[in-house]
Amino acid sequence: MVTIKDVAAEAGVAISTVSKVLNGYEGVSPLTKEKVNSAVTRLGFTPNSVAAALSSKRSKRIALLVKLVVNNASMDEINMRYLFGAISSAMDNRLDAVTVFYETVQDMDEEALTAYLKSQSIEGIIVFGLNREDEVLLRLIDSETFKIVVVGSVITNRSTSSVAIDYAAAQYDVIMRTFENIEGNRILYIAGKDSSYSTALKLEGLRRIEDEMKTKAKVVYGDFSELTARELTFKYAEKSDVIACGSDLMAIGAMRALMELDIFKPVCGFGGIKLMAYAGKQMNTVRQDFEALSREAVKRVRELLGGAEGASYTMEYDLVRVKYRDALI
Amino acid sequence: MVTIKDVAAEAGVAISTVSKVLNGYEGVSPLTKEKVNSAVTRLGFTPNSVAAALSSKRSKRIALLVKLVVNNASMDEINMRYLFGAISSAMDNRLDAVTVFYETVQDMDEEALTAYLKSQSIEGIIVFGLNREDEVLLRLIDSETFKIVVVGSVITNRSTSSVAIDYAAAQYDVIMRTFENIEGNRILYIAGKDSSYSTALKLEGLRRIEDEMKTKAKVVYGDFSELTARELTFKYAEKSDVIACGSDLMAIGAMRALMELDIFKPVCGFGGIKLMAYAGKQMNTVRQDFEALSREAVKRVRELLGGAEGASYTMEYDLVRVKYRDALI
DNA sequence: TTGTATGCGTTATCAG
DNA sequence: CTGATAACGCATACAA
Repeated sequence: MVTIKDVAAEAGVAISTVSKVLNGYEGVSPLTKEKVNSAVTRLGFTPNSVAAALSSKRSKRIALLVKLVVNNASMDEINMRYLFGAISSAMDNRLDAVTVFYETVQDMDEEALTAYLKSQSIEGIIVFGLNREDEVLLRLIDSETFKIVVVGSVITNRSTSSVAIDYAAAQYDVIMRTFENIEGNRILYIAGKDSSYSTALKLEGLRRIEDEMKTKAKVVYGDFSELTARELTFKYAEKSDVIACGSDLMAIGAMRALMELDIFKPVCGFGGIKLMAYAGKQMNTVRQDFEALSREAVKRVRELLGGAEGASYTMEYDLVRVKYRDALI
Repeated sequence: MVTIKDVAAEAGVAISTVSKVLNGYEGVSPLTKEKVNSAVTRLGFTPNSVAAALSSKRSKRIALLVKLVVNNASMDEINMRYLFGAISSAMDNRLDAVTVFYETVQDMDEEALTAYLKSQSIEGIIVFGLNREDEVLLRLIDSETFKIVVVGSVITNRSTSSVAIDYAAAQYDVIMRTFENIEGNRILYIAGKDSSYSTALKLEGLRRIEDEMKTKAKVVYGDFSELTARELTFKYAEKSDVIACGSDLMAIGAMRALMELDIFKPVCGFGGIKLMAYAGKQMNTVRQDFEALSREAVKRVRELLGGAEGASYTMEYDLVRVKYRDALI
């Protein structure tokens, strides 16, 4: 292995000088800088990040906390996008990202989890899909032990930022869009779970519609499940003009139920996953750029690591109409 | 931060003794072992893996190389399973796993890729979904620079193992099963890609069927694409009694085409993903336990890291019949 | 069985 | 602007 020592010898300078050049510090003459750089390429030197981490006491290591959520294909798609965005962004930012599944740490208490993360030299965490039931994580956030960015929920403190779209506005927009060219004002709203932070925000958007349209929506909870949404649609579809769902997967369930009932009512989802196109009909939804959300999260965790205070960041979304053929590739 | 030094002081022993106890070495009296352990818990000591890696020159770090493959929902499901299996297994084996996407390293040449991996202190790699077109990776394998386990392809050398099911046998089995209670012996076989290592093996299984059934299958390539499989089915379905596909996604495409044509022919897929159940009809497929494959890969890479020679390992598979309702959860 | 001493490759402080 | 040199926390050969 070629080390910084070899580079120093080759360039005819001191080790500390090489280190300075490598890390882009001030106070190195262009000449020596050049000497060092050429030595680096000549020897094919690649810095040892382990030694750097030990010496600087900064690992630049972040954990990406995702939930597997078995039996939910839409989460697979979303998680892969999240991971891809975060990992490639981390690479660009010279951060070291490790993926951690909730499922593998869910049985730990806060102390054990902290110890585990510390033993891994983890300094920052990006949490995807946090909800109210994740008590240990919430306590971890409260403790401010790590720099944390929460994606998809709005929760901040001195060392915690959040990155999300404006759920209330998005929910409002997509339902409004779905009412275009539709008679009536009766809404069946199939919410996700009460434990999801976004659910309350989406309901806020619904409230605004209720106010504007002088109507009272029928709100039921579908647990983010296609099957439950399907059953709820069988039960309540008749008395509604539009069916709005808190997730795309539930929208698929609702759509399928309508097809089986052989009646047509406009349905809208929330998410913007590709999988939705499998439903077989057109429907409106809110498309989020999960990759961009994730990249933003990396950017923000880097800022936190750099000493910044936690803050809340809002990302853009699109309203889209997904068609069947979109899924065929 | 509490270090091994603090533990040594607390326990009243030397640093090296603590290290020995921590790493489970021989030659430590039960008494001192006990003293150390109690000091560890008393101080809440967690070893610093970075320092350990630097000192021992063994990072115990492996890379999980996955392909994002945009626009293919089935790969998302498979990759998430792979990652979950590998990451949780790595945790159990005290290995440090980092996820790397092909897409972020595909523009590197072998030298750059090696440098990148080395700078990350990566010693072993698990490659998911390797194919013939991944020239740089193939050269990396040839170089025997890293301990590598290839999942889903059979390719080995001194420092490379592979973990996969018996594709030929599985393909044979599932097609045979699909012929049960069916008249005729004409097969439309929609293969994946020629560049996929598993494709040749699956075709081997097909050959055996051709021999046994005294028939000659129509073999076409569907590029693992639902749409292409759909079009091929429109084109060739009429002259076949059974449609066998090299992947579940293509089987979905074939099934959809048949539904549109309003004719029934048995279809079989290959993979065993949940998503398949969205097709709307029943079909046979080969179910692989992706998580188990992945855990096995971690086990094997650990052996390689321990000095073992590369070898090929075969995993079990099931034949299953997937129903529509399976997707509704 | 236990302790001492050295080094892993880098960063960072402080003289020069 | 450049160069010694002391950490960083741990593993390990070697001495006791």
